[in-house]
Amino acid sequence: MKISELAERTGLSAHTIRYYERIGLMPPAPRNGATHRQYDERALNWIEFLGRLKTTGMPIRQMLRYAELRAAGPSSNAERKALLSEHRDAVRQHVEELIACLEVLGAKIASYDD
Amino acid sequence: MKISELAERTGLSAHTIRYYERIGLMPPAPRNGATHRQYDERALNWIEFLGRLKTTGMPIRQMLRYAELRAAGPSSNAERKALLSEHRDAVRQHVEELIACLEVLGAKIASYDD
DNA sequence: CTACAACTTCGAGCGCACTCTAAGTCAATA
DNA sequence: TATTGACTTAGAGTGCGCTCGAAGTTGTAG
Repeated sequence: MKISELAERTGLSAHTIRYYERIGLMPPAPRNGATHRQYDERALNWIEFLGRLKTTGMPIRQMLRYAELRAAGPSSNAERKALLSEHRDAVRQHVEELIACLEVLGAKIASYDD
Repeated sequence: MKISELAERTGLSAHTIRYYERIGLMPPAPRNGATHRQYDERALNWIEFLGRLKTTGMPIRQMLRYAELRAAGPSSNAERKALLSEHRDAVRQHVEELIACLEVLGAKIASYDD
């Protein structure tokens, strides 16, 4: 598929997809006749996974590290797993924090009923 | 207390506290002899509450709106409550999203054990 | 009274993550 | 073949939330 279709299917803009490639988040896309980028389902899956990382607050720096490991092949599996595990711990902690804030928020909201 | 103590107790920098005042997030602090800012516990509580809003992802714009309503007095209670309720809904939704991402993350992590 | 750390204002600078513009090239359709 | 719309690059611009620096003033300890 072309970049416009990938953009539509991921919800990103074509600009952003090129930006991701530029900074190394996406592998250089193969070209249709040395010019236009051609994408497959793998690219779609990758962007969707990046989206999860982003939603969960991972900074681009760290995604970049993960992308590098991915590009390095299966020998980096252990490190990739470690990276994701650490991130998961951070996300879990953040969720706990949010839930605690929801308590406070709920109390505040209830206090307006006095 | 002076700004340095408030900074220490809130974890913000004095720079940031002045910035908050500048943009209207904090009410103008009373001065000790027309110069140095003097804070009380209420200021501390307010900053801590702002911290909850920030942790839960509220943009400064919206905090500003809330701060304005607060400054307007009790007549704004209904609107304040509505604002916080909406925010709470958004936070709850975000937590759901994070939990869904944790599932995906967990699956990915497990997949490295093959 | 002097020294000096902590305060003051104003405005510039920064890091992040895009987002957009300009100017040009290419591919598919009529 | 001509048009037209989507693609290309490089680089500048944006919005957010601080963060810092410079230059000057003030309050307190010795």
